[in-house]
Amino acid sequence: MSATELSIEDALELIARGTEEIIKVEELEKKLKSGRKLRVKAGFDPTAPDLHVGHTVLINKLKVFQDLGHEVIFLIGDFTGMIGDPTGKNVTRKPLTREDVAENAKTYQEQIFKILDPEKTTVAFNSSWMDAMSSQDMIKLAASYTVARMLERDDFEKRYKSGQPIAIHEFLYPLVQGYDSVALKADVELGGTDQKFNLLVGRHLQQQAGQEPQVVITLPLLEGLDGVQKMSKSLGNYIGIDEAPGEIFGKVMSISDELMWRYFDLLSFRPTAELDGLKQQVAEGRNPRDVKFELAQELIERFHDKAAADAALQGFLQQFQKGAIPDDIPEVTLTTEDGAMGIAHVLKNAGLCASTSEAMRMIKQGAVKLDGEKITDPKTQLPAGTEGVLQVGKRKFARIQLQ
RNA sequence: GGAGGGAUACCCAAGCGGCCAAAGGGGGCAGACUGUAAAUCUGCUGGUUCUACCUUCGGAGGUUCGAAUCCUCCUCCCUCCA
Repeated sequence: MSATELSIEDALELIARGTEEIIKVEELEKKLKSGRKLRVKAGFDPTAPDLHVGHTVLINKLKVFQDLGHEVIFLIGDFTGMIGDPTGKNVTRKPLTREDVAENAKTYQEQIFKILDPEKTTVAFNSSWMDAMSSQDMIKLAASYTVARMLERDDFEKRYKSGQPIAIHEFLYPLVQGYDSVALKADVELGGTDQKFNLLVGRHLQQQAGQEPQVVITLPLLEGLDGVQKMSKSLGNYIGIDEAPGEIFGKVMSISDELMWRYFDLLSFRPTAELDGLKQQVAEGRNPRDVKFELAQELIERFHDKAAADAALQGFLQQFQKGAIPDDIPEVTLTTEDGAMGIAHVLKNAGLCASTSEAMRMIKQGAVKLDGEKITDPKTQLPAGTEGVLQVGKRKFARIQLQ
């Protein structure tokens, strides 16, 4: 791609696609027009070592800048990680240890290079300047912002008003994040909408330091598989970029049709016109399922490769349209004590149910099948020598063998 | 420093001496319907040797035939006053 050849207008449009807010567009335009290689910063809190596609909304945007020839600075907030970002939390987040942070930061780097070009990406750690900051400078930094302004931040305000505790050190988080922009002389900073306040602090501090303030670009937070809450690992509603192709495919297929369009808008690299075309087709009667196939494949191709994407589609068609059993199911060999084993124990020992009580429930609900035959009697005993495919629900399988 | 309120299962939240494995909602899981969707309907949602038994209601003791419920101490959280 000769993205660098694009006109300023085209570049602006490309940057703006899918963003929530750009503060201020005129400043961005001016910076682009200057012809300089812009320093584009995005900070990551090294709490979650596993990136999910929600994070990639932001990383994709970094890639846009990278393709336009600008310098992308991937800032790992290893210092701030020890404070614990209070954003979006109604309680104080527990700080990470230095070891945790180092470990997570490493995994982070490995994963972002599935999207970004490592050659063109600068990785920075804010501990490299924050560790060296003296107490005096820290006090000076703290003096640059007032409590009243801090309390403007939505979550601080809510917590303050509802009597929830706010620890003093939490005020330092936005300050340090803002100071990072000063230290890096950032031209642009990207972040989720929940980061808006922190990003604006950066502008303020840069102005105080006599720098040209950074342009702030906020990006929407991607909803998780449930379509309601934001995608996050702790809520279990995420698609991890390290996940197996089959998993990604299944998860994409399980989202609602409405949510599918949201994912297309924020995750797909397809031109806007093409997306409009797909919407048109569905409106005219095309099965949305097939369009969902395309989304799933695009994502798998990005994080794995084309072959994996095709294989995932085939596997899906096999398993769910023809009712076949997937081929990569776990094999379990169990040993009976006295020549037979109760079905509930088999289910538990094969890892298909968490407890025998749960296994009993599954049987009573008609969710258990052995070689396609439904097992309805919870007291069923399987004799030694039994072999076959045991299934719980639609997705859990194991090939078992009893000895 | 003083006065009050609170801690219940994954989450929110009832219960305030026995009928409590603990209402209700959310979430989750399963079944039906489907496009492995969504929406909807139904069931389940502590453990086990499963029509019975065992362990749970912040922690430790105590009262009682019997406690999530009453008493004592402890821990943590919140509110108001200083």
